[in-house]
Amino acid sequence: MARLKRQLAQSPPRERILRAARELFYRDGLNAVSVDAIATAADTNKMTLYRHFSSKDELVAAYLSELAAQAEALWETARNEHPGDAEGQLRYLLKRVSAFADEGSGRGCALANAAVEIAEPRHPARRVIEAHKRRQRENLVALVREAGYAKPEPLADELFLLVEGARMCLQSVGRTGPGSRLYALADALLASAPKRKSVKA
Amino acid sequence: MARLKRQLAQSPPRERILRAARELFYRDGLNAVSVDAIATAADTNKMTLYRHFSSKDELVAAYLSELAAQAEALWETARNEHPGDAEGQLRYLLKRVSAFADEGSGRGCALANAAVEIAEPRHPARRVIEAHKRRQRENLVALVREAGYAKPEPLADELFLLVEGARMCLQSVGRTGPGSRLYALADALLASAPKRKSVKA
DNA sequence: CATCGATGGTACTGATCAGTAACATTGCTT
DNA sequence: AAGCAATGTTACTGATCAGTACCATCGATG
Repeated sequence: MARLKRQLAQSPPRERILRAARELFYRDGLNAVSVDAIATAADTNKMTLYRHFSSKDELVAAYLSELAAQAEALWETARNEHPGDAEGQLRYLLKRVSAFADEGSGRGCALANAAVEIAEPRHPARRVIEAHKRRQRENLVALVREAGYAKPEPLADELFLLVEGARMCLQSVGRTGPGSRLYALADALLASAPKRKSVKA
Repeated sequence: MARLKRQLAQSPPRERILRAARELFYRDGLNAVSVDAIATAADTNKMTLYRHFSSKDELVAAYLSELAAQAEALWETARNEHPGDAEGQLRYLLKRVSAFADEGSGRGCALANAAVEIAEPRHPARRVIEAHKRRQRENLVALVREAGYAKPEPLADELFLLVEGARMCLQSVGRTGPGSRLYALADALLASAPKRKSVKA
C-alpha cells in the first residue's frame, strides 16, 4: 500500500528532481532557481539531490539533455505520423513548433535560453546545447532535401532561423508579435520555394 | 592639468558606469555581473554607482535603454545613407545586422538576452525591451511597405524573425551555424518577394 | 579662506546560495 | 529479526552579493 502510493505519487527521487528542474528552470531561468528550491519542489531535499547530481551544473546539463532527447524524439513521431511523406513530416513538425509557440508559456526554447544564461564557454551544458542544435539543423536539411526542394540548405536555414526567431520573439515582443505567425510564414516560404524536377528513382 | 586629464581619461562617473555596464552585462550576462564589478571596471565604487542608479535593476534598465536608443539611431543613419531609397535603406540595415552577427562576440542581441535572463514580468527592463522590439518591427514594416513590396507585413515579419533567429543561433549553434548566412537568406527572401504594381503617386 | 556638492573609500548588514557533515529513518532483502 | 542501501532531516561552512552608513577628499564657487 505504501508501496503503491510511492509507485503512483512518488516516482524515484531522480525523476522527481528532473521533473521539478524542468518546471522551475524553464519558468524562472537557471540562475534564478536554487538547488534547494528544486529539491523542495521535488518533494525531497538537497542531500538526496546531491547524491544523484554532483553539482548544480550537472543537474542543468542533465535537464538540458533530457529536453534535447525529447525534442529529437519528435522527428521519430513525425516519421510515424506521415510515413514516406517528407513534406507531410516537415509540415507536421512546423505545426508542432508553431503550436508550442502559441500555447506555450512564452519562455521560448529552453536550450536557447540556457545558452543565453550560460556565458562561460566551458560549462558542461554548452556541449549539450550546441550538439542538439546542430543535429536539429542537419535533420532539417535532410528532411527538406527529401521533400524535393531545389535548394535544401538555404531553405532549411531559413526555416531554422524562422523557428529560432519566433521562439525568441515570444520573450521580447510578447505573444502578439510576429512569433505567433510562425506557421503561416513558414508555409509561405515553402509555397514559394521551387522543387527539384522529378528525380524520384 | 588635472582637469584636462579628467576631461580626457575620465568622463563623469555616470558615463563610465554605463560604459562598464555595457561591456560586462553584455559579455557575461546580467546575473553574472555584480554591481561591485561594474563600479570597479568603471574606475569608481559602489557608493557612487548607487548615487546615480537607485538599484541594480535600474542600472540594467538604463543600460538597455541606451542600447535601444543606439539601435534606433541606425534607422536614421540608413535614411541618410540612402535618402529616398527605401530598398537601399532596407538592405543597408540588413547588411549592418548581418555584419554584426559575423564579427560580433557571438552573444547576440543584448535586449533579447536580457529578456531571457529576466523572467519576472514586473522588472522595469521588460517595458524597455518590449517597446523597443515593437518599434523595430513597426519601422521594418513601414520600410518594407515603402520599398514597394506587395505584402509588407508578412515579409517584414519574416525578415524580423530571420534577424532574431540569426542572433540567437550565434549563441546556441555557434558562429558556423545558419546565423552567419543572414544576409544571403534575407536577400533571397527579398528577391523572391513580389512587388506592388507601380503605385507611386 | 570657507563652504558645499560630488566623489572616493571602507566597512558593515542581511540575505541567499552551493555544497557538506553527521545522524535518523525507511524499506527491502535474506 | 538483522542488515543494508537509499532516502530524509538538520545544521552548518564559506562565499557572494545588493544595498547602506559613515567619514574622508577634492574641486569649484562665493
